[in-house]
Amino acid sequence: MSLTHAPAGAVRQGSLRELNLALVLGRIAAADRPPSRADLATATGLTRATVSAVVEDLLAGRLVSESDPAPRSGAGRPARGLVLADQGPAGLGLEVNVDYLAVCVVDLAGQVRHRTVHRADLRPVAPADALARLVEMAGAARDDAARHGLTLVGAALAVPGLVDDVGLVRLAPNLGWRDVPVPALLAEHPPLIEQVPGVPALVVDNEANLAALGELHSQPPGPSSFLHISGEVGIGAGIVLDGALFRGVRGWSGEIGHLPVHPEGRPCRCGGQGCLEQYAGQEAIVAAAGLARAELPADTATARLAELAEAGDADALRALHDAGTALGVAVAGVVNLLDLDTVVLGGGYAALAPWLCPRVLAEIDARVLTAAWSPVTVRPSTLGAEAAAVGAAGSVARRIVAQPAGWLARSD
Amino acid sequence: MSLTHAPAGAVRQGSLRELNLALVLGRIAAADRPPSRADLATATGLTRATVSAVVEDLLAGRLVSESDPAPRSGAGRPARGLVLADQGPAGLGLEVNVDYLAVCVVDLAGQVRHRTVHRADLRPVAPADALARLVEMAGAARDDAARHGLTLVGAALAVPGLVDDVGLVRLAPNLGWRDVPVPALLAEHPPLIEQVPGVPALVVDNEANLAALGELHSQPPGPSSFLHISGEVGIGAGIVLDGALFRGVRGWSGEIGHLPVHPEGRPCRCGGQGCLEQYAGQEAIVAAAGLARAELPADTATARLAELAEAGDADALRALHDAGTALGVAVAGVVNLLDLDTVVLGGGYAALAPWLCPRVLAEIDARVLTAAWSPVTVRPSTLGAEAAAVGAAGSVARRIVAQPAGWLARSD
DNA sequence: CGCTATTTGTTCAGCGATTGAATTATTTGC
DNA sequence: GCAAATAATTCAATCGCTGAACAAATAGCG
Repeated sequence: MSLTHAPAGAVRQGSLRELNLALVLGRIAAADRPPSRADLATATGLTRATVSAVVEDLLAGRLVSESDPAPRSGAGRPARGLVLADQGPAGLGLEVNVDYLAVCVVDLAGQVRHRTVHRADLRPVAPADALARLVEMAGAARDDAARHGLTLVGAALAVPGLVDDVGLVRLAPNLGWRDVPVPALLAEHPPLIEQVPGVPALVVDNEANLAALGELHSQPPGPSSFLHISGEVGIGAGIVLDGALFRGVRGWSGEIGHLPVHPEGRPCRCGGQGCLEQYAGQEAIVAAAGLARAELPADTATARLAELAEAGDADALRALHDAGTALGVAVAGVVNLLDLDTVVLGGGYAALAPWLCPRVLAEIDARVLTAAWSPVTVRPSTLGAEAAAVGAAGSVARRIVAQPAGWLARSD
Repeated sequence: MSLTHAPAGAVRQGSLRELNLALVLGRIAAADRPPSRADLATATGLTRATVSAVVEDLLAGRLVSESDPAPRSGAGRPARGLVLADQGPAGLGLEVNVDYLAVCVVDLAGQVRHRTVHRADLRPVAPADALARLVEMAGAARDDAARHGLTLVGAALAVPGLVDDVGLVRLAPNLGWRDVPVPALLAEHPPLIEQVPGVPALVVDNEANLAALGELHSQPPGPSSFLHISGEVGIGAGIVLDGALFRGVRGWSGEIGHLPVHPEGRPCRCGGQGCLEQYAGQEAIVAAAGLARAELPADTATARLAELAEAGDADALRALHDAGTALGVAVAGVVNLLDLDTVVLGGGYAALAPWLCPRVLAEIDARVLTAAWSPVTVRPSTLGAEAAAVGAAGSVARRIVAQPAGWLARSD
């Protein structure tokens, strides 16, 4: 599911237009102020004649619209600014997590146009029932989106587990799912989206991966390569390299929670020993801080920890210190291996970042050979708790921007 | 320095031909037997007319030649097979390592057409002098190549250290180099290569990276994503993802030697503690096996170890067992993180693979969550000791195959 | 030996997309 | 009110792919 638009096969006459449509639309999306056709011509290297023709196609397909004349200095005919349309195709994002369901709609510009969160403990709920509730929420989202002139062209579902390349959820340990055929279960409900060539109707992916994508496309634009760590009960990482999510050979990359930080340490449920999850996972931190797991609903554990740390509770501070150190050891290894310069702490870690970041940075400084030449940034995620749902919806919307030809062929 | 050929900027009329030249030439290079024009048409999806036109360009530019009619069954006009030319452009590979200098020439088909190795301890030699010797060897290689009808169109130099994006060797600890401006030093010698648009005259890169590229393009073709580990005094890794080398944000990826395997263990010269290098580096293994470093030239240490292990020496076997375990812990972490299914042991590890591989595999099986569904392969490198030089030369030759337009524009 | 079926490769008119120059449109500054 | 400047469009020319027809070369078969 890469978002790069390299022509894999033959380059025919028509591919030329497809590529230039994507090129121009991508520029409009990336610009920080509405560009004119002339701006686009100089930015892309195409001639103004070609840009005009391409833009005409985009306008006809309602992917972009002309904004009011941008304030400009100097003489000459005023430019007409081009912006991504606030009506037209949009992406549907879905998320099933341990303690909530989330649905959102993101438009071409990356704006969240609809968001619904339903808090509940999903562990006792059968997968089919959880998905049925999600579909119900999505139906309401679709209707709301339609009222704003938005058409859903694809959906992406985030789950906290390992997902097959056909959407089979192999294992979501903290949710209690195993071998759940999500596409088949969703196919039993009436379709919510309008099929568009080149856009898959449904993508199922790991929650950490999609949260990383959300971070990638958040405003203001950050770096194009980074490590995004989702610290929930398990610890997952999304690896973004050169603006594209790296999924690994089978799509199971990012299992940072099982990086060994004490090879002869505590046994882990993965079968190994001393995995990071045993020292920096949510349950490990809560236990180390002396909080009884039973008295805390899953979704308030990190909030409670943050409260205690804020108040100066010694146990909580020590627990966070130790967790941050373990996390730092693992992250330092990753940075050494991949040479990334940005690490984003997301999920449950975002709220704990004030106490974790310094420890992570300290371990990086001590262990990363190249940190002396160029420093590594460690910061909390900018998106909220439902980052994965936003990232999921955004990944669909992004696909339209990256491959507008499919939508244009459809809406003619 | 990616080898993918995505049109980054504007797609003009001519880009179309450039892309199809690359597409067809790439097919010819990847085919296991000389394909006909008709084969290429069906394989690429282009029409036979287009393929004929493209092939005509390639023939005129001497990038491919027609082979004797390929043996074929059935009726019909016999096909004319197309093969990569054994004359024409070629890549120059250079390597400076701790105990040898190497030079080689690789043609379009990936064949090593020339190879020279000069064994010497390079640590006491000044960088400028080492490079001067290398240039001398390269001159002879150029002359030899010219006698075979080969033209050197670019050079790549492998060094065991961190390299800047402009070719400055920031730090090569085991060689004793620091801030060596390689391109400037080489520019003082008469040029050996013929400039071709789109092909950099000189690329300086990490030895582990280039060795991984050599492995990627070795025959028979292996997987397109793998981890290649060069176990010398330091331990470097080349990460190949989807057929492209991953270099990281600044080109310093692959420092697997400083992955922490015992976070509170032995201090490392990188400033950290318990780095892999301290447990599985060449010096660590030699010391653990009870061999005095002084009595062994650097280049015979692994050979001696292999001898001892072969003979059943208990100390050597234990040292290799422990090193393999440490390596396995680190590799398991990488596999968890990146979801790779192949690990190649290269450099000094290649000779020790019979003893290391089982331990590495055991740790992977114990620690990698997904190993149960699809196994991970651990095998020694197929290339010899000078893999980096071959990979370097091959990377230049590959660039011509990936972007033939530059060469064609030149040789008209 | 000659005919047909079959496959390969080339030729050529047609067409889509980009190009570059000329033209039109619209505003600022004098 | 006019010249300069910038934006956008129009249009003939050109480049490269397409599809179909055609030429080339061989095996099989009677």
